[in-house]
Amino acid sequence: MLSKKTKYGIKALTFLARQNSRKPVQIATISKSENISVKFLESILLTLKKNGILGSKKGSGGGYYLLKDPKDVPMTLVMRVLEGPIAMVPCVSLNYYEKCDDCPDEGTCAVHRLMIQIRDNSLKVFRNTTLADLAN
Amino acid sequence: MLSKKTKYGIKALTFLARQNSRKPVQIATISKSENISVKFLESILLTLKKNGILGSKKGSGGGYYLLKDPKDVPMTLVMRVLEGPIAMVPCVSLNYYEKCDDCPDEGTCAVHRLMIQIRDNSLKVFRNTTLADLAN
DNA sequence: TAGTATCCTACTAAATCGATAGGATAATTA
DNA sequence: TAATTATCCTATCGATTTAGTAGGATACTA
Repeated sequence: MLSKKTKYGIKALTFLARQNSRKPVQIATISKSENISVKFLESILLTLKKNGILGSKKGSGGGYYLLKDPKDVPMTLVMRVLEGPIAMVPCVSLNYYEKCDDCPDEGTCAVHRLMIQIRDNSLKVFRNTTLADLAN
Repeated sequence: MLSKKTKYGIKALTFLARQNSRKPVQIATISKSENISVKFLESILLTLKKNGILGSKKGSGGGYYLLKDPKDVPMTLVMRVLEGPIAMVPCVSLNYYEKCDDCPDEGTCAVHRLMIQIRDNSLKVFRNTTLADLAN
């Protein structure tokens, strides 16, 4: 299951990408438009900021804004920041590889073989999709 | 993340598929070979049985066995039984569709659009992979 | 009828999820 | 400079899920 954090994060980013200008947008504005709890959204936007996807400005007229052009924000980045590794098991993860302690041989492991295919296909989708594609 | 339940379930099924005969195999045997807690495995095999994938026999010489030829067991079935819906959000699920209460229009929803692609690709993999493929 | 192995229910510790609370900090405006 | 605004940050919390464990009931075999 996709976490609400990721779901809301993607919605918020798309909302920002659909904006005409790149002026800061307040949390409250996004929250209202996308039906997301203000406080929860706040924490999500904060992690997006900490990971270099969003910029922010404090005070009156402040808010969050995209740091890059939507077409330069691949969904691989967004997914990794919000949801974590794209792979369903650590032993097939490109960026967070970890050996399974119960599995003596990855070469003969059925789960490993199956999940590599899933990872490759998901990766293809996320790599080929940018924020611009989602914003339409 | 793939749950251990699903991971162990796939491993157990593959173990059974690799067996020469279709004679019942005891939980303890699979447990030892695949490094899975006996009790946890027990509950997994039970749900696989309840969902028509495995058969069982009680008493001495008993155990679990595949009900169908491995090549007739698609991974879609296994995944749905063990892990649940293949889609990452209910609003793109084929078998367990549910409308998001926060989302006014699926047509313009970025998450919806993205997750349909992921679902389609995962579905393709799971449909085209049978237990026989994993057992080699 | 003793032994074996599945069947079934209930319980639990730990982790994660989806928030919420409340104050600190920084920028703007009057 | 003082008030206002809006992000920043830490901490907490209830509910749910996960990954098991315990222990007895049932059914089959020898």
